[in-house]
Amino acid sequence: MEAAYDPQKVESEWYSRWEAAGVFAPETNPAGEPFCIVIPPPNVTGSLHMGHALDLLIQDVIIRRKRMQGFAALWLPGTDHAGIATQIVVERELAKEGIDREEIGRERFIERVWQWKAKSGGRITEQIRRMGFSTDWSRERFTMDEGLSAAVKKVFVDLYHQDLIYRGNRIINWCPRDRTAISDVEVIHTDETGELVHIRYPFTDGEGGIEVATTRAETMLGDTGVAVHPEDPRYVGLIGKTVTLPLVGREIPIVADDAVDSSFGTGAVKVTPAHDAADFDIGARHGLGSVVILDEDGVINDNGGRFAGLDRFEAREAVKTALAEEGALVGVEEHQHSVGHCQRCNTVVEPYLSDQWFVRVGPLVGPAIEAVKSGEIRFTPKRWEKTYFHWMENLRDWTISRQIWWGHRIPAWYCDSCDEVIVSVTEPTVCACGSLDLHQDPDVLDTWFSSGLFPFSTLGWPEDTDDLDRFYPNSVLVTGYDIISFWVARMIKLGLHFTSTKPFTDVVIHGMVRAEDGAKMSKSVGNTVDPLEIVEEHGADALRLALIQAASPGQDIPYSEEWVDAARRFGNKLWNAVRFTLMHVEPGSVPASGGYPEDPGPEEAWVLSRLAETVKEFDDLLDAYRFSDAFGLLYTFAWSEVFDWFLEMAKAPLRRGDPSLGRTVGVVLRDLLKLFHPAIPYVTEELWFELVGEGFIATSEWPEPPATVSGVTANSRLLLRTTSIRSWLAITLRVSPSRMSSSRDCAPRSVCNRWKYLSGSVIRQRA
RNA sequence: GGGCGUUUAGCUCAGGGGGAGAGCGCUUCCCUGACACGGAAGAGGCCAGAGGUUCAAAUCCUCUAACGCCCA
Repeated sequence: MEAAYDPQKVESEWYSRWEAAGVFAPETNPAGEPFCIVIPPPNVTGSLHMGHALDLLIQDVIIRRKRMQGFAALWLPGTDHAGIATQIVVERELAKEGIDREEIGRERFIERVWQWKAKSGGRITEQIRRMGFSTDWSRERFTMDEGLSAAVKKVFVDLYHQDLIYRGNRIINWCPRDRTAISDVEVIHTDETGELVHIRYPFTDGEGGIEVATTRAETMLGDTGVAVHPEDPRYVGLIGKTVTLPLVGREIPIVADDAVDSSFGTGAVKVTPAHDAADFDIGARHGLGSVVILDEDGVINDNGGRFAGLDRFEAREAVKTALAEEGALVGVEEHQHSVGHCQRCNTVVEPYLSDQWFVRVGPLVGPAIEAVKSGEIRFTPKRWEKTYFHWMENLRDWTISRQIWWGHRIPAWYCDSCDEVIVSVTEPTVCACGSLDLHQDPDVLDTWFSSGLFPFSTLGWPEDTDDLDRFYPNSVLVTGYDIISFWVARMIKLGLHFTSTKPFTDVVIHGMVRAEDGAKMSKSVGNTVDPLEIVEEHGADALRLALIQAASPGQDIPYSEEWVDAARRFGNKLWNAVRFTLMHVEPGSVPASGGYPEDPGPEEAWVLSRLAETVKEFDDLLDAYRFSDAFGLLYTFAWSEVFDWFLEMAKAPLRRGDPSLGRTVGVVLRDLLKLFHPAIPYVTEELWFELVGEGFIATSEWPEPPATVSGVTANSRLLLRTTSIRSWLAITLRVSPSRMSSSRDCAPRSVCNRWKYLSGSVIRQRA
């Protein structure tokens, strides 16, 4: 063995050997109890970022340990088709060739997307391999696969016939750049300084007028009313009057509505039902009608009169100017407010009235809340349940249609001769009215609609497959808290509804990996850290150990290269501990399991008792998903007790040739490798190869050292030996024997420091 | 406005009723036969503040402050 550990050399070969040997498939433990994690599917256009690294690392640590514990452990990988993101990528490619997607048409465009996927869609899965993540690639799934698409169709059609999916003309979030509707959770709200524009709307029947305030002045072109609170003394007398809309000339009524907040602005609000969700509701209650003033690109349409053709932000300025000229502009004040942006392209989202498909979430929410309240599904840490409940209780219907081509096309057909809408898994050929002129809805479904089915669709649902039977419900779902609303909530709702059982038992929530200064990592800020670059530099094991030691339940982690460096040095330490061991035991001679001494000497008894205690504590912590604590404990045990004390204590006897002690050193090191393996699979597999020489540590048995000697007994026996050597050498120990034996668990520390001193320094001099 | 989180060693953070911890940094010594990617010895903290519960509070409760996140 080399004196220094080189991660690049060690990490180059093992993954392909694991994969070739099929060690990641549950068939490794055919008789084992099933244990299943389905990956929260990463975006196929994406590349691995620190958030993925942490999320998948936690899953890998869980699954690798379960595999070693004899479970039929399945970690099912896959990606989602990322409708909007992928479409943008391919459109950009086409643009380079001077092609517009409309030119080549839908079918050829989708062919191009598949071509792109075949060529570039594998990047993230390669990166997952490089990190050492032990997913079962033989079961890899993609949301656009045939099977998963069938599941999507069935879910849509069933929900439609259960009246849980409907088509409606509603206010949705519209991204003018992506030219599609998006759902509430895909809108990011940021606080911005804007303007509150005060406008006076004159009464139609004479003098005076009413003053309203708005942050989006251009929307006044679409106003169909003014609303005030019914009990607002300032306005009670005006209810029922009409005003004439400046610039437009439309006569619109003043109505009273409880939804109006009298304390905001002037207490009178302009009502634009086509461009504001609250206004839409007010408009509906008072029959105000709606006027859409924007087209799909966010440009004023013909309803905007002379402002037609202006972009919405240009129109905002133009409208203000025109109002000022007309004398209707009362004033403009600075105003802090929250502005919605498209999650993908950061464009300001426009509330927009349009025909879309929706999931009626109300009836699905109750069981989803109950499953968590009853403890059937458990969140770790528990406090995230509050977030989940709050989210669930305030849900609005889910907008699932997207005005793009790449995705699951909505299985709905419209008759050109009558009003019939046919929703069906198979393509209909004739309408009930006899007409053959049917056309399919051009829209596709939200990517999350298919991701939400991942826990069961990937296992074969709706077919009754063996995998579905064995591995559903899943055991654990691991995800960041930022994504609870995206998939945890939807997976639970859809899982309960369609499979009549919970999709998983444990939901493990982790934090975000942040930049070193604690700021959010973001591409636009340019403070992201590429995990693959870190892997190049320090090795996957180092990044993994650093992240898992920092992964305190549900807390954010500021990324620090120092931690990675410390983790890499631990790898070197482990490497050298094995190198030392191999100077005293034959390479490849350590048994794959067992081999604990029948009649341990004092040092052996002590280290074994500590090992047994550590394994117990370590297991308890991992069972509670306390990864940081678990690996912190193990790290300290390995370095401060095994390396610093036990190996030092063992040196002198080993030099004299103590075969039992040699075997025990090998066995203890072997168990340490096993315990560390879920976090640092590469170096432990390499060292296993040196020490044991056969099989894979990845499929070895999880250590169960015998608690044959109690810690107290072991300590006192060790103490006895120390004490006798002390008297032999007539050396005064600084620590009194009474204190050593009476203290709870720290006897080894004092004793071992002494022992190390005696065996290491003094005896060496005499020998 | 509502909810959640954070405040502990110089820095970054664990811990969570009875010993105040880790990594990095710092001081002194050591290239000793696993490892200088190392070893030994050490310095350094009224655990944000104020009340309370308790035999006992960094830890539980209440309030306050600062910072951050989520939702309206």
